[in-house]
Amino acid sequence: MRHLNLSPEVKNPKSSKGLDTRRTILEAALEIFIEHGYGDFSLEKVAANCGLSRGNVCYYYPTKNDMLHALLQSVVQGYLDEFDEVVLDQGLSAEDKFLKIVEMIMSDLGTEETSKFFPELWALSNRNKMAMKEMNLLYQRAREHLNGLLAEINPDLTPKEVELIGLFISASMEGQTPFVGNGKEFQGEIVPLTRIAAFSFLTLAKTITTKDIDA
Amino acid sequence: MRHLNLSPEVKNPKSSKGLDTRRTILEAALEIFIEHGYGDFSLEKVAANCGLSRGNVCYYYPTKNDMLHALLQSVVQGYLDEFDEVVLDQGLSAEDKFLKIVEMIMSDLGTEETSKFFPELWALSNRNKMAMKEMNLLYQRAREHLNGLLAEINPDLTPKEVELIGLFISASMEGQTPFVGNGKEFQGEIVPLTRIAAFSFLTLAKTITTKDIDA
Amino acid sequence: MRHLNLSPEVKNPKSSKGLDTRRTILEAALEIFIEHGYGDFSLEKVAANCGLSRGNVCYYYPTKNDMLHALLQSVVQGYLDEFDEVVLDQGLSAEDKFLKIVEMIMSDLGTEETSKFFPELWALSNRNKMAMKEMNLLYQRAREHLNGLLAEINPDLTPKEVELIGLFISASMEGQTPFVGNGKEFQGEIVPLTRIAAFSFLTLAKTITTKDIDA
Amino acid sequence: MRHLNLSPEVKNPKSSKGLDTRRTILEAALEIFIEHGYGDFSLEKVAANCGLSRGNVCYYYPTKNDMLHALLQSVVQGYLDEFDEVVLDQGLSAEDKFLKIVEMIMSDLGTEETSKFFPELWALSNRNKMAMKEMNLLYQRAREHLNGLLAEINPDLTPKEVELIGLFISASMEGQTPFVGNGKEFQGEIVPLTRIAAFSFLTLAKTITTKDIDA
DNA sequence: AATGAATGAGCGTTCATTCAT
DNA sequence: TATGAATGAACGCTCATTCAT
Repeated sequence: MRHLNLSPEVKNPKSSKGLDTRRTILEAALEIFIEHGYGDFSLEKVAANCGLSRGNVCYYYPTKNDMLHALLQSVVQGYLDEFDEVVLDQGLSAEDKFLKIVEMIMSDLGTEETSKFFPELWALSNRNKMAMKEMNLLYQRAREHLNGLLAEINPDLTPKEVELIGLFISASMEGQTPFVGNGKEFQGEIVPLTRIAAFSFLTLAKTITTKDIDA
Repeated sequence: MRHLNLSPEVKNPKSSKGLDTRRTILEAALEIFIEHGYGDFSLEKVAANCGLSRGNVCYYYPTKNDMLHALLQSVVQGYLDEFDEVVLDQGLSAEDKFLKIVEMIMSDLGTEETSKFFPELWALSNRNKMAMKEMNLLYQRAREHLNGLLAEINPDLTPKEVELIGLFISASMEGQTPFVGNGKEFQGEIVPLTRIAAFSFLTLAKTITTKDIDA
Repeated sequence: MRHLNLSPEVKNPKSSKGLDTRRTILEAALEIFIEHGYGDFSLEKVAANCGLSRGNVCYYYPTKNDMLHALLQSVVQGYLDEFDEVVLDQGLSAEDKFLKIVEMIMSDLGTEETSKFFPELWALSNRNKMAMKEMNLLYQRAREHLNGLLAEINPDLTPKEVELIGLFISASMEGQTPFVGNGKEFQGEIVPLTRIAAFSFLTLAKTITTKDIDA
Repeated sequence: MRHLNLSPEVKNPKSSKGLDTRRTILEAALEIFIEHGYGDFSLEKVAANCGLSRGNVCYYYPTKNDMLHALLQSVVQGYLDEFDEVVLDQGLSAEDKFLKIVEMIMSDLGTEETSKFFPELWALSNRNKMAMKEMNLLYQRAREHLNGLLAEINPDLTPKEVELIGLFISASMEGQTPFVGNGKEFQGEIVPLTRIAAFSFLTLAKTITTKDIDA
């Protein structure tokens, strides 16, 4: 997980002091969200974690959902920044770029932060429309990159097929999260698992045909 | 998701009245857990949902974690029962059994219950050791079945390789949960996605070799 | 503190089984009373402490106050038994009997049981008439013995004076409880303190005159 | 019992409004503590007794023990203030000062407030370390004053002997509490009892020698 | 921009008591 | 005689939110 990017939240910063405080609050909020989960995420804990008064926290984020919104937005934006960098990397073949993304995602989901943040996000998205919107925004953009590369790797695939295969691949990687990495049963197996994933996804992309998908 | 199986919780039922009440409570608890998530899961809501007094609910489950434990145990046991049935199904080849399990899991995770229950479980397992234990129990047993079939499908794989591939496949399927099924972005795409998964997993199982996994 | 004597509670024991159960309950109750104080004294803890069901405990002692009553009665009766033994001890002078009682009381109040039981009783007697009655019964009987000896030691004292001096002496000894003995600031000073008390009380008894008391 | 002194609790009052509220809460708390005892002392009763919301009470005293601590501290401080005044009274002989303290303490323990507060404190000190610390602080300071006067009255006593005699005298006075004063068996006998106490303590102080204490 | 004060609701838990069996 | 089941109230505590300053 990268650093927070507050840009989607604050479009017209009125003062740099306020913006600093917003960043302070969101960083504290992310820590609490990751450490305690959303179920035990409270404005009080956030305020205590950044040394501000509860009143002041509520001044910037009048409701709990407002704060959650800003938090999710800035985390998502941090990832979007990261995606763009990879794709901009010239001189790599589509296949190499694809493998680089797979490696990037697989190694990220083994970190403690990510392995705690995303399951919370998935659970949250089932109860909270705003959370679902932010989550979809993130994964849509992630799949856009994957899909572009998949179409290059296997030009025979229709756009719809590319979309489904991209979804399958993206979701498959996310699905490793609860099982590998920090504190999990398969802590330490990320490297071979990444190789299996890379082999599996590339084979899939290169060999699947329309008749394998349609009944 | 199948019905609850309370057997792991109640080994020596003292009276049928009490056992009925336990079942009533757990069914109400599962509803609340699915509808509100663990974050808004409260003994009061459970009691209200089954028309019992909060005192009586606490008589059966003295702490919230006791109730959660019983709930997770009975859900997990329900799945374990289902697994056993599939494997007992004689007259199918290893490949057919494998495909049947993939279809079973993929179609289950599209239901509303499952698509809400499991993300909560994954999130919970990061904060609650008991939840992690129950979760691991469920997935270990699920992978045992998959692994046995993988070893039959590709006898060249070592046990360790089988284990990693089984994990990858199982986790890949789980990973579809936040994206397909009830209310999700790809609601309605379970069928083609299941075919992609089946193709991908079988191809992987049949074609991967040791050199693809080890660096 | 001596063992419990249930005789004042149970005058017509219907069956020896029931009487055993009563004793079991009261012994458990005394332990809880001493360990947790009356504030955290609950029928549930008592039941758990003697392995009986809450229902059965309530069968014998329908209300919490009933159980408290039985408990206080049997503790008080245990002390009364002890007092009688000392006084029956023939062949001692009044002064020696007096000193023996002082020593007995002073050494008792250093025990953990006593140093925890009596402050609870004093506090309780301020809110609970039954507790006050039992407490008064105990101390009245204790003073009766002291007063008889005081009248022998100083025959010039009027009965009223004897009563007041006996009260003063008895209360003075009780007053050491919160300060000496198990876990207290002056743990370990009971012996010299007993000698000071003995000297002080005997000197008082022998030298005080009417004009020292009346204005 | 004197008025509460909040000074040990609030060193840097942030606002006079908050300080007023703290005093209001503690006064209500003392009333409840005295009227109901610590066993039935609840934040809800305190809040109701001073017309504040439970939430606000918890804002000032986040835990029950925090409130108890503040309450005991301010009561103890009230007594310490009183002690200092007596000792500052010039122009009195040591013996007269001693008698004045005895009279002060004996008349105080006959009041309803005191006769209910202290037994609760003694009982509490057996379960609660903070309560024991506050209690010891109070009595240590009380004995310091007594001990200074005792050493003047009988210069032959060693410091250790003075300490033990001071303890004995102080504890003896406290011990009268459950028996005299408001609502007790010897309500109304405080005056003669005070004279007996004064006579007894002075005689003790003047006549006791080392051989009476050491075996 | 920031703080402290205040509220009211909800939570997990404990408990005394009652009752059917 | 004994048990398990059930209730309803209370408790300590946390929290999201509002508001005056």
